[in-house]
Amino acid sequence: MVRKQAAAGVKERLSRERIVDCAIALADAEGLDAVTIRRLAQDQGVTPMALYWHFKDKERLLDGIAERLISQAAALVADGPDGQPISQPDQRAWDERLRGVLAAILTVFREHPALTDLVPPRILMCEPGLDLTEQALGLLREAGFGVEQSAQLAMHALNSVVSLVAAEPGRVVGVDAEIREQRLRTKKASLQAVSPTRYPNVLASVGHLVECGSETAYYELGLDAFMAGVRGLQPGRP
Amino acid sequence: MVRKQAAAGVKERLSRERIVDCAIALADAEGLDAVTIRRLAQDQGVTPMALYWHFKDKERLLDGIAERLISQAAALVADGPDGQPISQPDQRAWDERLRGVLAAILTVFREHPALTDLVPPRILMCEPGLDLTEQALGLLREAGFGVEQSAQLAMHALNSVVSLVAAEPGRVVGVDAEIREQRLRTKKASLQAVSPTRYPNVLASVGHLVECGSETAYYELGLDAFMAGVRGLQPGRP
DNA sequence: ACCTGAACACCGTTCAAGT
DNA sequence: ACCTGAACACCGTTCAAGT
Repeated sequence: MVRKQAAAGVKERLSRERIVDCAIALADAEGLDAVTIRRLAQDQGVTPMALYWHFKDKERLLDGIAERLISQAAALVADGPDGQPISQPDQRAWDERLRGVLAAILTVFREHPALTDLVPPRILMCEPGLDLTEQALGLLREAGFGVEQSAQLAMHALNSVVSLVAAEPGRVVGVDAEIREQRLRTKKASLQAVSPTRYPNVLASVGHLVECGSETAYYELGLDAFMAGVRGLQPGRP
Repeated sequence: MVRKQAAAGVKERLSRERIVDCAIALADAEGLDAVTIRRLAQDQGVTPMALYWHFKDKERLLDGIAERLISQAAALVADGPDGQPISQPDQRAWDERLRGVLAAILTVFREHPALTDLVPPRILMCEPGLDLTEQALGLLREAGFGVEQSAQLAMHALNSVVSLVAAEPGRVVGVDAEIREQRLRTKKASLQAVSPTRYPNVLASVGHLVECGSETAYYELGLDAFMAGVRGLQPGRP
């Protein structure tokens, strides 16, 4: 539950940054559907139309949210996971470096699973998104892919990362723990009621379909699968 | 523009099937946002609450739409692309067969790009979805993957197909041709205005990022990339 | 420059009532 | 069984007005 900031006495001046902060916090807590012009205004102790001075319309606000996530990912790629700017040239092979870029994006997205879908259609609309794209394209070109395949694989990479996060087994956005648990139990039970002769493999997999044993293993497999796919298609290979 | 059926004199009895038909046609023409209880009622010449007799709420209607697409895909897999039921056992290798399943799903989804996002969270909620999942799991197990990896790869396969369709370069849902063209030109122009020293690879790729030269080649690459990834991870391989 | 107030055209949904 | 009517609590957005 996000409280009215006015009631909490935290009222401050509005700004694009504060609105985006608030929207992201709200989406993290209650899902993207809760991110509403009117709700955001309420949380900031302001009239809904106040937001229209800062953003032309809701679409632009969503653009702003996406840009925030993208620039966090770009910063992580530029600085490395330790926050130290990387100065010396990266000596690793193209595939290790590409995997690093995807892993950085993944790290940011995992903190905001309700918002990941906003990103792919907007990646080319802001500078940090262009930076990320430029790096991915450069690495794929270095690997020997043509311009067209590189472009398509770069976009596909972003989509893969997004759908990994959005489809993490057991994911339910915008409901709190108890209800979430209840829903998962229900889903599990209904799957276990399936015909064992017709759906033996589904039945054997119920546990893994409905919850994520090890998140680390899950995301490693996702990245590995994408990278193996790219490597498998690399031109001039056995 | 979808016309009021009442005005067209085509008024018939309501049913779950007719409502789903109507919703799919509407989404195809104007995008998912246009699919509204009130709008559907209007198009059928009926009061909005009439729909609530057939579906408990909007969520169930969306479930119904997803199930329709899923069952079309399952039928295509079962019958083959020619519509003839496949009787003799499939002799192909597991990877060719898996690719065939994905290609069938792809074929159905490409006709309804506005609706693909509905499917992944609902694939386990209906019989045809369980059929598709069972096949994918069986083939992955046959390939030597463990239960957990098979489950995760099967779901990832579905997400890949969906995002291939949703992110097809040049895709803009729910607007007619002229406006679509205009938007693409604008987007292309803004990308071409990017710094050539900072974003050389982006600049070289503008054409491919903003429009899809050959749809066939695009989708082939997408399926190839996924299948290469799975093959690359197959246990007990060089 | 930054925000408010009233108003408009939309949503999904409930509940009682009609046939 | 199948649909209507009125009502409620929400949306995004415009436009004129305040400070």
